[in-house]
Amino acid sequence: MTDYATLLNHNGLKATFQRTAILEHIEQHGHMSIDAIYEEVVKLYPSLSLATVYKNIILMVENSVLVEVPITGKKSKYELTKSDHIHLVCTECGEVEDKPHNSNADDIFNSMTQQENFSLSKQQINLYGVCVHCSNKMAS
Amino acid sequence: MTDYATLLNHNGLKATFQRTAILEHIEQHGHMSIDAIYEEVVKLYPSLSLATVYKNIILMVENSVLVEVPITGKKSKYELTKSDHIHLVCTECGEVEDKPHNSNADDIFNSMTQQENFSLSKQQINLYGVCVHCSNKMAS
DNA sequence: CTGACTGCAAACGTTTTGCACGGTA
DNA sequence: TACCGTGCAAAACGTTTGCAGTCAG
Repeated sequence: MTDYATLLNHNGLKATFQRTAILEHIEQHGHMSIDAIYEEVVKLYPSLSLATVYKNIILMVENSVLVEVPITGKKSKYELTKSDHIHLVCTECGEVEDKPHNSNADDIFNSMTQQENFSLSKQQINLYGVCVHCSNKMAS
Repeated sequence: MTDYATLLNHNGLKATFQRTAILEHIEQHGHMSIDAIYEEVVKLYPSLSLATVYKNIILMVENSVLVEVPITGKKSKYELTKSDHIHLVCTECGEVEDKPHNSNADDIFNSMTQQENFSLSKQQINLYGVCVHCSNKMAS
């Protein structure tokens, strides 16, 4: 359980309850779209405005508290900033699962980009397919 | 030089000059956003409608002629469907460069997803950083 | 010749903005 | 207390839709 207030302050942002609630929900779900965040958090704080969610997501991405995860054919989701990892994206239910990043793959990409004199700063690896739960449902 | 008319017909689409022109420009540039496609092709065919570009991009993605490349913080770009490869995305100029897909990395991702019983259908690997041209410009 | 495709303009949904008020540090 | 953040409503933007006319197969 992270201390979101400290996290926000350390990144130059005031800790409002709207922001901590947004972060709590994102951490609970792992990855959320802006709509989903609003729909969840507004249950808790009915006065919450959708514009506030937009403003805060943008701000928290700029300040490296959150990371955008763009997804083919869907709206972007957002996750807490954490160490490199891989996304398994289910094309049926839309859920995104994190997998630890493989250091072999890391080496491959590092040497590949060094050859090109491309100064690598961020990797984004999305693997699309059908998750266990959805393939089970489809079988029955 | 591909025969776009045949490509379209094989995928159940009529070969209008709007569509072949869109495909020609995408192949020339490698990766293009919808705006960029419209701006380029309308120079050639001033009667072209932006709605037509939207309709055709959607249709050609559905029919596997094109692939969407979603990019963090920017609008998606589109490329011709081709064999697996990696995208080097320059965070300065926005250009996307293709790199051949590494079979070692492929093996890693295949075994990783098999462990999870995740039936992998598509990989999307984007490496973000600064390309040679932009780092040269920044140095001077 | 016929169904598929285009261009136009209007409609739609999403995201952004400006401003007065309220809350954090 | 000063400034940053919020909520509201309106504006701006990107995308989609319906329809009448046109064209590829």
